[in-house]
Amino acid sequence: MTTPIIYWFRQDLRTRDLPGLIAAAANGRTVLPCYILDDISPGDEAMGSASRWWLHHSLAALREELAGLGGTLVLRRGPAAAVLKDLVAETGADAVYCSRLYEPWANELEETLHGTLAEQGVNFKRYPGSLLFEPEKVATKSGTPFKVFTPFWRHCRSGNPPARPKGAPDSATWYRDKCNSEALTSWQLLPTAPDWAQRWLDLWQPGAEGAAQRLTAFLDGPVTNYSEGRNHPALEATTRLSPHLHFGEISPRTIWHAATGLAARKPEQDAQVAKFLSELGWREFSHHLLYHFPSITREPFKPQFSHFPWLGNAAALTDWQRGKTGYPIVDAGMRELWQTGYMHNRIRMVVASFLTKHLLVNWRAGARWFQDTLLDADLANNSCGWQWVAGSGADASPYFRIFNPVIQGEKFDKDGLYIRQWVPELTKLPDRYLNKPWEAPASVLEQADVRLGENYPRPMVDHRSARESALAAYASLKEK
DNA sequence: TTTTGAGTTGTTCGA
DNA sequence: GTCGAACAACTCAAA
Repeated sequence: MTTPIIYWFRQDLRTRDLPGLIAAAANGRTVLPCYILDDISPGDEAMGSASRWWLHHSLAALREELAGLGGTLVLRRGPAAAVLKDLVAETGADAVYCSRLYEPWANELEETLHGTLAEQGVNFKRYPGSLLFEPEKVATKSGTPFKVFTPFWRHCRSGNPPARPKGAPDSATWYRDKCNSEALTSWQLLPTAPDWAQRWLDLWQPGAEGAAQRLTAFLDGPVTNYSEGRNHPALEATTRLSPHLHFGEISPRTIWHAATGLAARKPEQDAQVAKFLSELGWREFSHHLLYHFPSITREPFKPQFSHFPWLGNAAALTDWQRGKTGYPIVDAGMRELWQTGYMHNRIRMVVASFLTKHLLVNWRAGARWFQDTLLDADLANNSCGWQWVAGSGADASPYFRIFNPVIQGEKFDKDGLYIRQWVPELTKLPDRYLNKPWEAPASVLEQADVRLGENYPRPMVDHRSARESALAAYASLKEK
């Protein structure tokens, strides 16, 4: 048997269109596929519980996918550098290939590995594959990173398109010698007591197959009305590809080419497809920003925001997390998140605006909560999304743009389907009062079995005065 | 170097 | 009920 190459799976749990895996399998080389559960190296950026649930099922799917090609996925646990060192020693591998990550901790780890593996005489190679464009290759005419989305995306779209996606390696030779693998179940990635994810497999199919089905289903239908449909949380009008993308079960260029291909066949859908692609563009933008400005996960992108007078109110944060703010659209979103590991994009903006502007809680507290509870928790998207809403980010929302949670609910959940699904105690309240139960006459509340302050909270802040406080807080930045 | 045009997702107010 | 303007400058990117 020839000297093996280790293919180290990370956030790229697929076998198709994976440049590093294709390179490893080329020239008849023997490939040893492995995944390392590393809770040490990421530091504070360790995976949340929802993400671990997804990881379990995604690894199971990847294992099947590899088995179909004839390969056996090796599972190991520990700090990646040490585990790889051992694996190299055990198997005599002379190279480790992987897909590049863009998180600061991952970048540092890759630098370290490059050195330590070289000392063992092992060639460490990183390949692109998780983004459409490499951050080093996208720059303004003066050579600096873009800080505004529109010119960034215009630039990306006007250059060479990303390469066409490739398939799985067609003639890989897989490592066959004995190589111990830990049992996936021994990692205890799934919740047990209680099993809060009991019904999540009805909602999600982690793995490349599930990802491909989501994409197909979207391009077969909802894309035709994407620009409008995407605003309505009760509709199945978005792709829900975000967790699949985060774990790399589908490559962004697969999505790009499927979407542009559709627009080429059906020119009347060009505008909708462009809108959809621009969302992929925001993912791209966030990852590029994180690469160029690694402090974006902790520090406000706009430095003047480091003086922002956040309140740091722990009780308010808890009420928000539990979906007990008294604003139905906010509570619906927070409960959807808690119960399904997901929240509709528009509602993410509404709840984030509420936390940072109505409650004046630092966006980092919200970002931490999302990171722990979202299936699609992604450091780049999450950090940039929160900073955008808070107003401190690149190309951020202007400070006076404060979402009115009542209007947002009335506009985008007209029939109250979303609120009634997630806030069942308000089910019987008529549409007219569904977004503002505190304005309902006593008789209406009684008839709907709503007892404010008992079975549904009164609004924890008054919108008008909260708005004024937020504007005053932002105004105070200018004085400093 | 200077200038110019432009910038995800909203709300409120007054006519 | 509907509509347009104001909100407040500021920074970015390209010419």
